[in-house]
Amino acid sequence: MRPLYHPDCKDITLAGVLYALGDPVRLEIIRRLATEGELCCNALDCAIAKSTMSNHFKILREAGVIYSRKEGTQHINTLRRHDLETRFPGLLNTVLHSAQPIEEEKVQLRIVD
Amino acid sequence: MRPLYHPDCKDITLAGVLYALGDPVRLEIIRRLATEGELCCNALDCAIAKSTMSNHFKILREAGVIYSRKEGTQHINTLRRHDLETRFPGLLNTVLHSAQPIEEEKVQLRIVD
DNA sequence: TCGATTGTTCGATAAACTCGAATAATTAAA
DNA sequence: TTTAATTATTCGAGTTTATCGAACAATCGA
Repeated sequence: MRPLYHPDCKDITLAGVLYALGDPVRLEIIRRLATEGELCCNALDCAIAKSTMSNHFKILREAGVIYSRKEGTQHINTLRRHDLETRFPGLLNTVLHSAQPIEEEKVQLRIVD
Repeated sequence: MRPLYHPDCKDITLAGVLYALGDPVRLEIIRRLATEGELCCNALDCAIAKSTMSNHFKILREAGVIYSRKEGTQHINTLRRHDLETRFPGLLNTVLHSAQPIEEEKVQLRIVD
């Protein structure tokens, strides 16, 4: 089993983080992580292939936004709040406090309420 | 001459803005816009094809980050500060105040000092 | 051991990015 | 008023990235 790559704090780039956050599905993931603390990869009930969802978590992880650890069959993901705050003060909270997805975005996400 | 599309304030999405900002070249553009007020499309002295640069400005414009108006042969670009602040309070300033590009990013940008 | 659960990897298709060349629109010069 | 220069977009080709379903791998529980 290959260990999961996580960038060092100093290697986290602003463009990389913004790119990782610049997707409706990944934004929803980090909102859920912010409110619920941890999530495994199948926590979102939306009609997206699990291979695609796996890729979304990989992009967030490799950008330095989340930390993933393996527990049994699951991957537990958490926000790298402290590292992000150190590197880009205020950024994560500003994004999290920005407008919730409007209905149209939810439709694109195909979120099942 | 086709008029340039600019989204209404209400149609600016968080994911769209973050995606637009999630690129080193486009980040540099908005930093320069923030300090210099206005720019035309060839204002960055970096080794990027002008058609690519044109596309970067288009992405920023269609995401609602910048406003472009035509003056003679030039396109003058400005930040949509007020609209962004209305829609996502604090976001633009937080991004602008985040860490400056480190040397490695400058190399990727191929900025000519 | 067998099956269920959780994720990743692989191959194919579709979309987006980058580049250079060609084109369009405007201005300035001859 | 042609002609040339400036600024930027559009086009076509090649490369990269995203998405999907199917197959595979790892772990846990019965």
